[in-house]
Amino acid sequence: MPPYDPSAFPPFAVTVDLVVLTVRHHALCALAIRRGEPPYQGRWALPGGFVRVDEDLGDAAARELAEETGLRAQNGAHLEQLATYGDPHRDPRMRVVSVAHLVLAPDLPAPRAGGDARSARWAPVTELLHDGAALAFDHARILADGVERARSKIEYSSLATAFCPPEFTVGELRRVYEAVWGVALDPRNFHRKVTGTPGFLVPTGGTTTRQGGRPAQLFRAGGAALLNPPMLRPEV
Amino acid sequence: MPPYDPSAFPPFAVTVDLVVLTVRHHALCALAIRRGEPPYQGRWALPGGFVRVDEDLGDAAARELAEETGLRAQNGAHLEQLATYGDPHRDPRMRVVSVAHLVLAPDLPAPRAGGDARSARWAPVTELLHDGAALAFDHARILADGVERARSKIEYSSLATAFCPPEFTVGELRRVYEAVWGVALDPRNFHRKVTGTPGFLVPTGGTTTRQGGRPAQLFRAGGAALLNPPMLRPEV
DNA sequence: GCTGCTTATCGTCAGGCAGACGACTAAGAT
DNA sequence: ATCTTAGTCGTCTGCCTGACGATAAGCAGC
Repeated sequence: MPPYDPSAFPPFAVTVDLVVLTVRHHALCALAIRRGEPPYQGRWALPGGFVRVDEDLGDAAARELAEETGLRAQNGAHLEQLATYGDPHRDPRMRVVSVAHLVLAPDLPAPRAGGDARSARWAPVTELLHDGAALAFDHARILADGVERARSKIEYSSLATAFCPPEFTVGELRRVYEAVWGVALDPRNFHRKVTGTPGFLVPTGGTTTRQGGRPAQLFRAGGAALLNPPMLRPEV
Repeated sequence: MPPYDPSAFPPFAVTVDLVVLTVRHHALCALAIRRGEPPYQGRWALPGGFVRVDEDLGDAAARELAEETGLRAQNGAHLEQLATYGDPHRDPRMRVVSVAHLVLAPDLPAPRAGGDARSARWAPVTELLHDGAALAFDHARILADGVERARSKIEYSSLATAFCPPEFTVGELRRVYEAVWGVALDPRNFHRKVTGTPGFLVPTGGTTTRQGGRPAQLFRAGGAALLNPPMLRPEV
């Protein structure tokens, strides 16, 4: 079979960008990389990089994630494709189409800087999104889309557990919901809901007092992927 | 600012593929194009084409949609990005990344064939998906993802009205849900739900008997985009 | 040990919504 | 005239949620 005539279509660069979210100190945070070279030198950006010739998109995202954070997607973190951004002028140098991916990770040690980046950090998403000039390229838009995806997805799936360590308490899970949604939830109704949903949580038998107060039961994530009926996000 | 060194990244072809869904004769149907050239010559495929150099992804999808069906996205039809598919071997000729889009359209006259296609038709999605060899490339996967997106999205949004003509009855809207979900719904509970959700439907004042039986009120889609609480899909 | 503070967990109650289904309405078909 | 078809209004029951009282079991400080 003859290959395409290379002049018959325009060539694109294809990258993956990562919205890596975690919950630290009661706040939803995203991984940001300080750019070491133009354009947007010195500005914060989402981690990412070129897709390789023989690499699938999800593989490229997993590779970038490992390079930037040491996280492996199997290791508790959740990785999914978010959306693709291809405005002709989103990168001033050339035509770049970016396939953004969303990662939900438990609280991690301080990130290590990657290749061409001067530094990396966990930044509260409110800070990154409110300072309109904070993020390079169209990354504010990508981050906002990722945050919105995470906010809606923990309503009807068990993905909030991806923000938790392997074993966690109901209170810790509740604080994840509170940080991601930015609301306060009633601890008693939340406890009833999550323990009453079959397959969401399985008790490990252990307890912990690492949050202070009365000892709390420890749980692992159950097999159920979808919550039915969903967790209801309070109005406003 | 210097442009990238073109040898520093691999070039990709970027295309848009369209999952165009409609409801005809009580069945969920997708637009399929018969391929006029290799690879997969003579097989059915989703409509699509290359993204142009100066064109955003959504614009490319809208252009392809207009070329294949004459539909304009403003004109009742709904267009949204679905997902991006970039397996290195999804096209045997070269590295192609396809940004799939989902279109929900009202029942249309028979489609007209596009440029390199021998013919086009509305095919029931069950037929396209059950015959494993029916669709070219990875289009069966893309179609399945699009159908699943449509099925879940009409639960919590008012998008089912995109399958209806500008004015429609409650019964016609119910038949849309039944066709997309493949279930039977109770007409009385459905009527109570949709007419009781503020902003979902606005009566036009007219009535029609085009479905037979007692005259039914005509409605237009209201402004509300989200249904809260959602329409519940029956189990199984 | 006792007090107070923290967090966890159990229970109760009222309101809202969905599923099941009866009853009635109003057109066309035979 | 009767049947058939589809639309519309009500009723009842059970489940789930939100609001919130009450109790349990750790820790810190006195």
